[in-house]
Amino acid sequence: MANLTYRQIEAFRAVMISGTTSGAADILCVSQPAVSRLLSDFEDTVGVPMFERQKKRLVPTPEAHMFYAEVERAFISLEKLKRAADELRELHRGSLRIASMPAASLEFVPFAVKRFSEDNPGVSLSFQIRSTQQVADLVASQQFDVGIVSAVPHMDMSIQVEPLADSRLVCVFPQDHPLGEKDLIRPEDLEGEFFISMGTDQSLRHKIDSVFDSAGVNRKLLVPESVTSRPAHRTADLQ
DNA sequence: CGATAATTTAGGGACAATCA
DNA sequence: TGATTGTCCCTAAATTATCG
Repeated sequence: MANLTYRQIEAFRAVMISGTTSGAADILCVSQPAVSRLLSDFEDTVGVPMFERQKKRLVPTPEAHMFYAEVERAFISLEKLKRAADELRELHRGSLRIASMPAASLEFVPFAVKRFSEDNPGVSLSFQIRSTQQVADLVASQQFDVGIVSAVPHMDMSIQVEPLADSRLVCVFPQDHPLGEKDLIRPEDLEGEFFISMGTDQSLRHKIDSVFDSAGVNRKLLVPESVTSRPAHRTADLQ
């Protein structure tokens, strides 16, 4: 018995997809007789009739449908191999995967990515926005190469930390708010005030909370979604 | 014995003719 | 219109022969 060849399986798959040898020929970019021959060889090799020859039509037998399911699984695996090869090729040329917290993802990181791409054409870049905790996890698990966060949530020996910049925390008020007169805000100034806080998944949230806790200050916490948008006109340093 | 050249073989393709 | 078959050609792989 002759060997089953990749080309024969390709022809079988193309016929199953298109329904005709002519259609299969278009898919495979060969002549229609070539497909007919391949299909015939394929059936001889398999030893089972895969199509009923009706007038102007090839009707797949139940065996053909069963075999086709296996073929599709195999082709999906082949696609995975192809993608793996593509990824290897990309890796050879160079690639950089960046994850960033939302706050840095609007201006800072896109600007840096743009400059990096201009200086390093040929290096493929992927950029995703995640919470600080997720960024740290993605870098720790080596799914990403670089992460931009406000603070590392917990010390992880698999992460190398480089300070990128210092930034100050500010309070934002409506224009007519009494505290807007001050240049410096202390925790006790916010006693009883409505306070729009970060999400609990943000490490900075916990740091801010601990500052107020140790000062014994109670704020009226609001989640961002519950606040109607009011333009903020005044900022002051939070210390 | 390993490298290279020459020959053989198998697979895949097109074209033309034919059938249903 | 679509499928099959016969024939021929091309190419790549496998095998064999030759040479240093």
